[in-house]
Amino acid sequence: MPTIKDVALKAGVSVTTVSRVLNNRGYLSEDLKKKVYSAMNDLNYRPNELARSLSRSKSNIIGLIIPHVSHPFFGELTSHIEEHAYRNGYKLLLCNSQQDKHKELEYIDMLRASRVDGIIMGSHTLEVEAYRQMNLPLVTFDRRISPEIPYVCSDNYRGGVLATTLLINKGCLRLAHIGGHPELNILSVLRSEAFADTARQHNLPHTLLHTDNNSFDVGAYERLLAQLFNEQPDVDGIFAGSDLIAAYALKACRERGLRVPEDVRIVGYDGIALRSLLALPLSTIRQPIEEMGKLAVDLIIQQVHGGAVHAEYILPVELEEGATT
Amino acid sequence: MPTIKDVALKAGVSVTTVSRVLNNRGYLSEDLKKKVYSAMNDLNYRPNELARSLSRSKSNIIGLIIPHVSHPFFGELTSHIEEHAYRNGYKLLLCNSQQDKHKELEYIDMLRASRVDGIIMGSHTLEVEAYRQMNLPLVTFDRRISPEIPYVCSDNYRGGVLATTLLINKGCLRLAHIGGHPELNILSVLRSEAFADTARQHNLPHTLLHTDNNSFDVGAYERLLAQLFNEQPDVDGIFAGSDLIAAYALKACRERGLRVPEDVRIVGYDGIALRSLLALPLSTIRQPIEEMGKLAVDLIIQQVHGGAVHAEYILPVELEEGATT
DNA sequence: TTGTACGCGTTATCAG
DNA sequence: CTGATAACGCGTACAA
Repeated sequence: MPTIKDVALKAGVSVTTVSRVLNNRGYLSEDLKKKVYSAMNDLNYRPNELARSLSRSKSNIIGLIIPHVSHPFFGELTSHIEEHAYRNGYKLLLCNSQQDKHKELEYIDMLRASRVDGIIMGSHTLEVEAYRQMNLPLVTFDRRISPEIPYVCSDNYRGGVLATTLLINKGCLRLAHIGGHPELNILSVLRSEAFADTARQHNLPHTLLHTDNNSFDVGAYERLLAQLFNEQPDVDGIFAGSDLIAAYALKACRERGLRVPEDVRIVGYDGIALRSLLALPLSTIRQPIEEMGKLAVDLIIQQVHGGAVHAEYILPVELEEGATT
Repeated sequence: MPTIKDVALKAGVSVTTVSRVLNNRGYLSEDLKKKVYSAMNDLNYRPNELARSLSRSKSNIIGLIIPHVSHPFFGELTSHIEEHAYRNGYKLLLCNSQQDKHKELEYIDMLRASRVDGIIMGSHTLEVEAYRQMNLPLVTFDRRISPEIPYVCSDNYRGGVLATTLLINKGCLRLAHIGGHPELNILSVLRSEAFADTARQHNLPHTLLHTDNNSFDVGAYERLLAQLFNEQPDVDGIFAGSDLIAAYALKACRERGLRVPEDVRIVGYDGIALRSLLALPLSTIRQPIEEMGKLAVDLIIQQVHGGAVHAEYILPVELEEGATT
């Protein structure tokens, strides 16, 4: 691979001049530019980003840690993050923590060693301290860590209220909620709280179920649903903590011969594209996934540039009624 | 951030020694190791991977270019690739080409500039020459470029035969296939060919439809299905080129009041996890997605180490019957 | 306006 | 067995 030296030699100038042309620094005669550019072209030269990064101590890489890219919500989120990062000249280093403490820790280490300019955390298995200690631009999704670390989330509580209210307005009397693990002060727990609050306000009996370890284990979803229909066979309104869970709920109903929405109404959360492909278009609380992804990237970039950022960014949700309610 | 110099100073040795400890080169007294390690620990030192990469001219980064991570098949594939790369000490730079020629080209440039050790290409919008020219370990999915560039694919033709035969054995008489764009000598076109061949062998009328530009535009899928049911209202067997297309086909049938599998039978291709969440568990031709991802990574690594690789790696498919046939 | 020389953090090649 | 020192490729004060 040709280096800046080769280009300088071929163009008959010094490396400094080539570097200047490359970075558009100072005044350069058109003539000179042409000469240098043509030399670069002839050699098919590309500046070595590793050397650049080392020299500027800035890698233009953003690290992204999420539980699973194969999870539709994170897949869509990742897609938008990548797109927006790319538009801003950043590359994306992808890490799937699989909700594994050890892996997440190793990934953080790896990203720091790679001198990424910032990390977007969509996975949170570690204690607050672990995140506070690393001295790096950070953004989290749905997790409050410290006032210095901004988080992006949808209006979880309002989403929970909207979903639950919808079920109630439709006449559901025996409600249930299935959500993720309510530990590690993940803000998505607000969805569950809103559910419980709203049900209570209407004096309606309600059941709360959640996975053990927030592992996105689909088997766990099926077990929870089995448990639900076993303990509460007369449930008539389910608010699922994610569209994926809702999809399993819908499937579970159909397998048990329960009609949706006549016997059981279901509403999900996320607004993933695949919601329209289920047996019935899913009613859901739509998060602005694209906007959230863009915002996360912007917040990293702002911090990189030394700009100040707020502590929280709560984006609005939208109730989108499909055919399951 | 502390450097190797700081560690050397703190441990009272030279940078060379620290580097040796870091890389386990030569003989080192236990005493010395302890001293150096504790210094590293005290300073929370992490070697700068950028500097390492520059020095060794090896970045331990693999670039992955795919159309969309949000597409479930690529999401799963990416997940396995990342996992396997990680296990082998490689990082993954994610690029979504969105099937855009310009973007794909820019990404290739960016990856070369970043001195990635190799590129896994799941997107193919460019001409053969573009790929041949870059002097880098490469692996493609489903695309034959040149004898030097290995490709990984499932047994597309056999998959197509299995799917079509299944439909025929079930008694379907008017077959249709919806696939991706049959250009750019993508090997997945073999699925379509196998469909046509098999139908012809059985003297069955059959229709072939495909998207215009291989853009994974879901709107295009819906339009194609509308066209299909418009032109061939009596179709009773659909072989979809992907599970996603099959999902749309299933949806289209239901919207038109056609019963599956009684009126129309559907079989997909890929074997994505989400196939079980549809109105009916989808019958499909399962690709060994995990194995394909692992193999792609291995092939990059082998090339990095200067090892020889074969030109083609065709992995077996498996018919998995759900409830749509 | 252009070029020389040093620094970015590591690894590797030499001597000692 | 350990320690200077020169690369790795580029950016940039500083000097010319």
